[in-house]
Amino acid sequence: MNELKTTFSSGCSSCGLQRICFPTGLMRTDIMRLDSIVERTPKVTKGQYLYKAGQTFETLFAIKAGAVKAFNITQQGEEQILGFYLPGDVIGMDGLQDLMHQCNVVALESTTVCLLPFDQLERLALQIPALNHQLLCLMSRGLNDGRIHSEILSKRNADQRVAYFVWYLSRRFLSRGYKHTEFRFGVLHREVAMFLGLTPETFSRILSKLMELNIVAWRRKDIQILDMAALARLADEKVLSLPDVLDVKQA
Amino acid sequence: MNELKTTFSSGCSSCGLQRICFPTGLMRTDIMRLDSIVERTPKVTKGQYLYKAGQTFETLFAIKAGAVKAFNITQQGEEQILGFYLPGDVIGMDGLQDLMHQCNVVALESTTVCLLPFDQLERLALQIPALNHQLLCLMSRGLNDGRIHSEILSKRNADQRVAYFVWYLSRRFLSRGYKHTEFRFGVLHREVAMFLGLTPETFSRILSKLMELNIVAWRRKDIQILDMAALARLADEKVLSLPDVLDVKQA
DNA sequence: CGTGAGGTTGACTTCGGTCAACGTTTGTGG
DNA sequence: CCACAAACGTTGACCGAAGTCAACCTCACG
Repeated sequence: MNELKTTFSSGCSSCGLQRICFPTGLMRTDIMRLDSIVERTPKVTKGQYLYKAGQTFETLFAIKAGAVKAFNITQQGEEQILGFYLPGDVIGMDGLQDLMHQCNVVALESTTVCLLPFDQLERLALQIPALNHQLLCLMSRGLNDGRIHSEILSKRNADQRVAYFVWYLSRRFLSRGYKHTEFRFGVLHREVAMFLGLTPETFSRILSKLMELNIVAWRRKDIQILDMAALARLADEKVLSLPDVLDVKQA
Repeated sequence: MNELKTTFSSGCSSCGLQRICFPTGLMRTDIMRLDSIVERTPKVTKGQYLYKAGQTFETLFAIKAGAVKAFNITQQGEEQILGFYLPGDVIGMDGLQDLMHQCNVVALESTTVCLLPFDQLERLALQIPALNHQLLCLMSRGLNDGRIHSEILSKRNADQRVAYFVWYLSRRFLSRGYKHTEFRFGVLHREVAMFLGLTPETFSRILSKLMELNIVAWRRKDIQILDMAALARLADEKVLSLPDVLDVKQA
């Protein structure tokens, strides 16, 4: 499909590097040095790939604006969604192990990213201990995200998965300083369903229940959380907590 | 429960550090320096913890001999198995993100590990680029393992999961130079089932089928692979490929 | 030899998948 | 700017894979 054309224009300190710069607070001079190796791409349009499985690993990608999804195609041609990434996230580390990317990443909407050429980043990190530490932390976070995803898939029922996803999404928007009770998330229901190990039909049914119960309103790309407490309760609790809406009406 | 008593005795270059030393081949002097920060524990007995969720993150653990499992307890008190680790594996990176371990790791049998105090390792890695690179690769591998686990959980049916697990286990033994068609794996069926997102009953039923079909013999802790080709086929293929044994008899 | 944890097997239930029909939105070209 | 097509989403009826519950077996170990 449409590959990412890398028409570079450099410089982008406030770019998408929150995750790398802020947590431990690099020195201003360090940030400038980091800045100097960063390559900004003009814009990635919806449907463009940041990378594909099998491609040589060369750079990490820091997302500045927009959203992307990471996915794999299974041997049977099914799409397995691995995650959605928002501004501030850094991706691409999957490729380091074999110097070859292990999954595909595609823009869900118009997206801006910064390229972090890995060999340069690695060399710089050796000179800036805090930067190196941040890199390691970033990967540790990735490990833990995977752990949580596995937990969702192996221990929660469909209701809880959907509730958890909405709740988690809200948290992510919150942590980035966006409104967290009402936001836009430009991803197909099908994709969220796949991410959660569900079918689109099941996902749709559960969204309907959540809307009927006035907990969440998710129409097309617009998501509203009407009852955060109920949502959090659903996301965490074991037994299928969502009554069939039919039952609610009967009661 | 029984915590790991760290009665240190240092020195252990050939210890459990294959994953750190060998892939890129550190210099002999570098290995000696790495060696100097490694702390070997005398022995961890079955049931002892390497670490628990919530504990302060201080060291990585390289497994020299034996086997451990990583797991979490969900809010509902269920055990979620995250993985099994064998000699050569290095674990503990989950704790880096918050300087606090995110899961529990317990010995499945008598196990020998090396402690790699992380602050020292990190400092050393800054001086030995190849070591730093290995650390990053190690984490990349962890990310990819998580990805595969998610794929198992979200895309494969019970038959495929079990087949995949046996096949994968065999590969791991092979890659460590052990016999890979006949080996011992001291883990409860219950634990493997949980790892695969199944119940012990389902796991048992599928093992019975695999034994009836003369593909795998897994009694107690002893595993034999009788038909590797069939196993690999099962592990990879989409549709439920295992006929009910009853059907086989009827045919 | 008895006990208890682990494993197996069967009968039954159920959650979520499948299939199919029908809405609804989006986007494109006449 | 409208019309139409195609992709996306929703809903219902049905089905089946795996979970649950319960009984029983067996093996390791004191």
